[in-house]
Amino acid sequence: MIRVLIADDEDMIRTALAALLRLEPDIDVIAECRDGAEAVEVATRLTPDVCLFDVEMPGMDGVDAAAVLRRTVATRIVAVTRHARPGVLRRALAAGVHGFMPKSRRAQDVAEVIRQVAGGRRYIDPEVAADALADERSPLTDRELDVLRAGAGGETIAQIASTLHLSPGTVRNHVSSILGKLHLRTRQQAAIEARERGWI
Amino acid sequence: MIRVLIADDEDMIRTALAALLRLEPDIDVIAECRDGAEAVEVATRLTPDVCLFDVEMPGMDGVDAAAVLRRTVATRIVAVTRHARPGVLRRALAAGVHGFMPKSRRAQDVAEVIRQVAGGRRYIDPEVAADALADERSPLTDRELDVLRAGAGGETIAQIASTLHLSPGTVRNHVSSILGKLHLRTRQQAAIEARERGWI
DNA sequence: CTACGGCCATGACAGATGTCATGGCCTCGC
DNA sequence: GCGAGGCCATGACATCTGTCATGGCCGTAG
Repeated sequence: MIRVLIADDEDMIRTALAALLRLEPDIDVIAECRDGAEAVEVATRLTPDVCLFDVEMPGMDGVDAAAVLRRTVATRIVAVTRHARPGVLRRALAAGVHGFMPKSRRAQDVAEVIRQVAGGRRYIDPEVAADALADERSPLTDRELDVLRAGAGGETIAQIASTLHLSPGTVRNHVSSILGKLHLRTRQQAAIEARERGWI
Repeated sequence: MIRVLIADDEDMIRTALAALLRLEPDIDVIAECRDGAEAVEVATRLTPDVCLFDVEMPGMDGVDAAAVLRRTVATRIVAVTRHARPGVLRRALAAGVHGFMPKSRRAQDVAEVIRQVAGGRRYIDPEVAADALADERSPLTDRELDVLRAGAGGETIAQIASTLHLSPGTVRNHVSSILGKLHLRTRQQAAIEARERGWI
């Protein structure tokens, strides 16, 4: 019997998956969690065979939770996400997940992936893997991504400078460099672009 | 037997809900669709008793599809959404939906809502209804919302002016008025705010 | 060592953006 | 009719933003 913990902040999808998995004869859903922190706490206590983590969760997200669990609990982790961008996959793999599948897959496939991962194998959705291999890395430097992140909410240059402890001029230089590399006109477009590509 | 059509662009949630509903003895899932246009086409052909529409779908969304079907096919419509903002509920009700529930509800509740709606009753999630009644309307005029929409992608004032066939000065005036009403500093923050409140 | 590139900063400049005052046009409610 | 308010526009102004040139500091690859 494969003992599974499910973490997803959206009740409808989490309860639906849990109900479906409970129909499988060899799978037992032993816990449902709403965010990464709760998942880490419960997984530490119950040591499930497989953790099924949604990547997008408030507070500590699924990848963060995977990174923590990886070093403390002998459990295998499947990351599921709505935004299956190459950047997300790379981040998940760096955190040590054993399975990765987008929510564009059918619910019926989840049980099979869980079995694979529980059996010691890895599973990466082939579509996403191909995208990740074809896709070039972000042309932006780490610091430029910091600037983009700090300004993603429509913040002012002055606010970005203050949160990053930089001079406004430096921030403007980073922004200018970003826009040049991305062939865009405004910070906001750059932030949208970066978000869509999974860079931030 | 209640004949149901499900439309949701995310395969995992759609197939999961379909599988669960098929377990119900009195519900028959007769079709699954990926977007609003497909849903309208199929519903017109099959005339299901109840349509379960996700609001967020590419192209024609669930509310648009409901508005079209409402006038052409004798079917009842349940709207489901991740973003259960008052604005979304109002828009859905204006389109003539019979049921409205957020995805923060459990999957098990969906069957019950479908039964209610199939039985001629209406169903509005009480939490969302309470929010909608408590929430005041947008303080922005229609034209100001147009400006916000046109600039939501980080567009330039000049681009907004061009898409709305206005002078740049007029656009700036609208923006200034918006920022004043919302106590914000930049267009982008206003766009984010408006999106979160379901105004655009 | 040297060259290169990332990172930080400054200063000057052009152009974009937001504020304000003002005025015309139109519709709606009184 | 008259006032209020939405809508459009202009012009002037202050500020913000993005560009560019320049230079210093640091770590790494050659």
